[in-house]
Amino acid sequence: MTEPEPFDLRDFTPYLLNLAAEQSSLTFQSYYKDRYGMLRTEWRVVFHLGRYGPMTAKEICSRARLHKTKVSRAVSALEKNRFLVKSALEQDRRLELLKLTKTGKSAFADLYDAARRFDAELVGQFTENEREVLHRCLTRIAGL
Amino acid sequence: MTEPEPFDLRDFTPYLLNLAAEQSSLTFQSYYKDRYGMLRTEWRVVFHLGRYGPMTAKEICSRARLHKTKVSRAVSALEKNRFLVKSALEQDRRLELLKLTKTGKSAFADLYDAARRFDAELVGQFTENEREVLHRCLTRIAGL
DNA sequence: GAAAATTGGATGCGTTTGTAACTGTTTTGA
DNA sequence: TCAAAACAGTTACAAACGCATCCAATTTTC
Repeated sequence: MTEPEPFDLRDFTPYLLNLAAEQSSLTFQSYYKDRYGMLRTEWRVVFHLGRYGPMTAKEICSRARLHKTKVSRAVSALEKNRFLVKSALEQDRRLELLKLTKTGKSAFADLYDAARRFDAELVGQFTENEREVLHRCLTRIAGL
Repeated sequence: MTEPEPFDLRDFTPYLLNLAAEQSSLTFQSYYKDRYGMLRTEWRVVFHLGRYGPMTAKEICSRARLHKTKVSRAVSALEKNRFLVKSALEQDRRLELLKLTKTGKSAFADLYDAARRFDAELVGQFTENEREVLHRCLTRIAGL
């Protein structure tokens, strides 16, 4: 027989994940939104370029699991706001190499540090073991 | 001194939470979208009405932590598609009591069961202890 | 008991998003 | 070698969202 336990929305993992994701993202959002006027996708693009160096939009798409139109628009906005520059690649003129400008690098450094501190505080309320389990479960569910 | 450990986007909990949330939601989405043409907010409204009985839009807002415009639109769509009916309350004519129709109840029963099975499978890959830790951490982060 | 404030809910508007179609470039293969 | 397929990236369009505003009903307050 199927278990007759009550099943609440709060026991539904996708729902819980959504709430937790929204809550934590919302709190961190103020960093990149208020200080740099960035949207979430823009912040992610900046993170990738800052953390892993110049790359093409395509690479960001696959690394960050973002749709190409989202990346395209984020790149346009970041370019307009002088956080990055595009440069054509000689060997394949379909590709554009994206690089952070000085402004972009400085924003990244600031946000990177803020992200690290924010994360430390967020998971600081848990024990070492809990952190480990949480990270492992999330990674698995995310399919990474 | 601050720890010099490399900090990847995959170590950033809000990011991981987002990926995990998106991934799990995406998989479950086909249930309510393909079978009943519902959007996520609509499914959540149906869940609340089916699980906790008739209530007003306001109540759904606070229980489900949804913005009132989102709920208002979801309710309109569900009403149009005959999943629920509104009925005025005599004591306060601003309020409308929302009730699932027969169709709505049947959809709920189906989806509720699917959700339960989906969740069991999702967390089934983890140990009892991991499940417990995951649930506790997510609940805490979500602020429930 | 009437004006003002509050409340539940709907709606208009601008922004963000996903889907699909499009441009221009490179690769493929007959 | 050249037409077709594949590919990087952009854009047009429609759906969905958040915010502010609006409307009608109800409380509050003086």
